[in-house]
Amino acid sequence: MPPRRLHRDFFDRSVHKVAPDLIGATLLFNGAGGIIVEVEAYHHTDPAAHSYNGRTERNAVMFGPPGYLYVYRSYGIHWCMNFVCEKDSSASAILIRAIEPTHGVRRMQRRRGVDDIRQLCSGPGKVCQALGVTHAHNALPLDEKPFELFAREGKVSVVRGPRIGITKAAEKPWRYGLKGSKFLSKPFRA
DNA sequence: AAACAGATGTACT
DNA sequence: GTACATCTGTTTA
Repeated sequence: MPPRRLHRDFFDRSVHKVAPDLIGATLLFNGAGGIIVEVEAYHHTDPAAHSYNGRTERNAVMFGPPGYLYVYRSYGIHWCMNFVCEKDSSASAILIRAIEPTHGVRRMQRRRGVDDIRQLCSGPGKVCQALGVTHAHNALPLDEKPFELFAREGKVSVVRGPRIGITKAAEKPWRYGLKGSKFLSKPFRA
């Protein structure tokens, strides 16, 4: 049975439903990528979300339709990628935090300047560097080239816990991960 | 193993 | 000017 492609209607749901469903899915960008093992949900009612204080030039994509890419610069150095969810300008998105590399590994190693597979995509900035995603790709649709997105096959155990690296609403358990994965940015506690 | 400092762009208190 | 959804190399604060 061939893998099922994810279309933009997949994202037309609450971030808290889409986020766990993304764990185990396969994400490729120009043929490089792998299995999504860690994400974080950012709902527009969440003080930690970029959209919390309304629309700006940077976050405009979040206010558009679901199924599009939102890329922003983090700490002046890294790029981070999000999948926009929920229609009607709900301005909610999911941050892609870690991937288990399966495709285009040598290209990703070259872009990262690192050989260790475990360190290729174990963090949101690393994911973008490895896949070659930058601000130039902001607002691209997720169900067209250069993206390929496939639903997970079979069952997986999804764990959740507090988000990482944020100062606002840090206690909300909106980080989702693949249980036991060796490719997380950090292990999940208890 | 854990804490830190440095790099650096963009948004906005 | 300050904060920030980060990563890396260096130090033990």
